[in-house]
Amino acid sequence: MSTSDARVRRPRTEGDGRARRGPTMGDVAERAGVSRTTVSFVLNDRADAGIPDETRRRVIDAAAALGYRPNAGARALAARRSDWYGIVTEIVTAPFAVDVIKGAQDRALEQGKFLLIASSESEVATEAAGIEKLLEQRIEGLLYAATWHRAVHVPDIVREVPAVLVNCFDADGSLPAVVPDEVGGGRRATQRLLDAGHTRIGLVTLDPAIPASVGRRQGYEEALDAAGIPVDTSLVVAGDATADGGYSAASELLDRADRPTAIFCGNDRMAMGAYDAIKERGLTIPGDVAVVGFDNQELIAAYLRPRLTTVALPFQEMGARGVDMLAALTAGQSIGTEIVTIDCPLLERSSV
Amino acid sequence: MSTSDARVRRPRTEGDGRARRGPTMGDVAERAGVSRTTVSFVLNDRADAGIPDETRRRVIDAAAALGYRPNAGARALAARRSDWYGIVTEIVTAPFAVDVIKGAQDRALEQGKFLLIASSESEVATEAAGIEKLLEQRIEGLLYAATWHRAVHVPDIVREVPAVLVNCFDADGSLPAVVPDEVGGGRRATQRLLDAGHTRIGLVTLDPAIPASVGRRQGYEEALDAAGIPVDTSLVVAGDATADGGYSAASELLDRADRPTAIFCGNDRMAMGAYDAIKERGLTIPGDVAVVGFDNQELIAAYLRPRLTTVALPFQEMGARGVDMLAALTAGQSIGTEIVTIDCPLLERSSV
DNA sequence: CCTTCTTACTAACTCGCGTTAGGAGGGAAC
DNA sequence: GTTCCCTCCTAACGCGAGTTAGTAAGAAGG
Repeated sequence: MSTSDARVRRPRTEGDGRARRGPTMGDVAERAGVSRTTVSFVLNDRADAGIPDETRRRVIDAAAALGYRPNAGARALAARRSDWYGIVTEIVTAPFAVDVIKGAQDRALEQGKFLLIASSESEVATEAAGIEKLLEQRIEGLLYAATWHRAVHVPDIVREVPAVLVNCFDADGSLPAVVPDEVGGGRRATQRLLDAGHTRIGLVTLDPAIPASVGRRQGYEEALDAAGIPVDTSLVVAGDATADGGYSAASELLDRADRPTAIFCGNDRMAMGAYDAIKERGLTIPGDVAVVGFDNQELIAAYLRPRLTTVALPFQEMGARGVDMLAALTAGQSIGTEIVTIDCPLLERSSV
Repeated sequence: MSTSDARVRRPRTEGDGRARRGPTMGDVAERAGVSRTTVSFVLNDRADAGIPDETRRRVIDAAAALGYRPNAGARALAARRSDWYGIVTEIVTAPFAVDVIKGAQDRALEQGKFLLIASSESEVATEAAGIEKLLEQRIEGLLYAATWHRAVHVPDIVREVPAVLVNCFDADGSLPAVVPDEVGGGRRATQRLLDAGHTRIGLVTLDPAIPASVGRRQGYEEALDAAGIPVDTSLVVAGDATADGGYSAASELLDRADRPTAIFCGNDRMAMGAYDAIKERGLTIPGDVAVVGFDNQELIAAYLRPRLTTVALPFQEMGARGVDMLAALTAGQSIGTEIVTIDCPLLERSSV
């Protein structure tokens, strides 16, 4: 059997074989009576190719009639440009990681990019495998998002592609990052309590070793300073970031002779515990004690009674900004290792 | 300028041009001193090609030395098989959608598939655009997941590819689906209360029009029937699925002369409200009134005090099972329009 | 009528890889 | 010394697109 005999061209007619494949540009070209190149020019809107409207219309009609859908893989191969960004994050263990994804995906779509998501559930192996998979897809850039604001050591593989860290920053300081403005958030929360007339404001802190704790506390102190109120460190107690921790810490504050009239909790979970401590003592919120949380965990903040005034972490904005930085990076702009901070807005509800 | 002059082969040496691209199979072949075909055979583990271990090793070493990474797009193009599944879901508006993704992604990875995620935030346009994008990636199958168990009308485009519905079912009944076993869950929750000795068990239902409400109530009645306890419809009150709704409904039950000693709440949010109603009356949980929820919303169930005993929706299992069905579908097996139900386990904590 | 532009298109190559048909080389059987 | 078979490997296509260089046809200018 000669070579030419062997090369049987499978006809693209209806009633083809089993595995039906979608129409290709060739099919569109044939139907429109033009070459494949022309189809490519029309569908990619290449203005410099001088395709008259009449031809353009024929091509577009043919594509529509056939239900033509471009093959992203083939396009990426030929164009040497995938239009994909990737994001690695712990999606399940962190309910708000989805907000980062949402923000990033929306912004990516605006730019004609598609966001591939790899979930790494804190398992280093899964994470590495996920990133590897993303690189096999030839993503143009990578977003590496953490579930809580901290310094991270990213795996080396991350450095093989333009990357931006979200809600975390590189321990080596060699990668650009987007993080929440914890200080501003802490200041804003405290200011809200000051505005409501409180002067004895308790603070329940998180683990003092983490950036969130440091920043929020700094904001608290800055706000007090600005108001001319001396910081009373006995009003600052440490919790363990859970509802129970908040309960204990709040109890400690409430059982003082000169108990504070307001409590700024390091996060919403602790605020939840603080609520219990306050109610248990027959005190009312915000009448006797006002409460402000941090994180805006919807399920807690919106459903506590009364609804909790809290500071929101700007996850969506961070995701979107991350994509912007990625776009700048891949466009060849050097954005260095800048760390961008995003504002944390105060959400007023009924606990102040 | 002649054609042959124009075709300048860009050398693949180091110090190449700007846009560095990763090594290809050709590079690996060259380094290993074999043909590209051989490399392909080795890397794809084609046992029928009779490649001796020595050659195999040379290829693998060369690939490792060069840091070769296959190009997924090119591979999909040549193999006419993408190894990708897609999933569309409302990721942000539903905190538990991520569990479906997690379950599906893990199972997919086990099968050597990668899961592409498109988030459709209840916006029909976004959803359609997302699915369109997935189809452009030539996914082999699609998971369509809803945030709450219900009948859905899927967009026509879904039918262009093997698809399985997750946590919802086709209103036309023409697509396979995986849904939670609401009846079993309701039965299990009620049984737990019966086992604890309760006989007057209140039920706070959800909107009676939705499958979750119907199923859970049916389970409640089945369990009572099986225990020989007549169903007292005055113990069944409707809530509005929020904490406030649970508060009102529970209050109604608690203010009866013959108040129930246990309350089965249609979901955890309502249980949260019920807690408030119970505590407000100076009653204790579970001493005076036992409570069981449904949904296992971690933030609520695990942080309420006392911690809430509830029934979990098997999101991860549904996701995994959906992938299995997709695998069967794409393997050409006809699985019809079967609707598979997955057990909802009872999670015992401290409210019973 | 012949050149020179435009305008409107296309042939042919490329991207990185899977795959099929076949070929070179060596040993065993006749 | 053929012939035959195995073992090991490769040439050459094709997947579905983007892109470059070039050409045919008509219009404009001389």
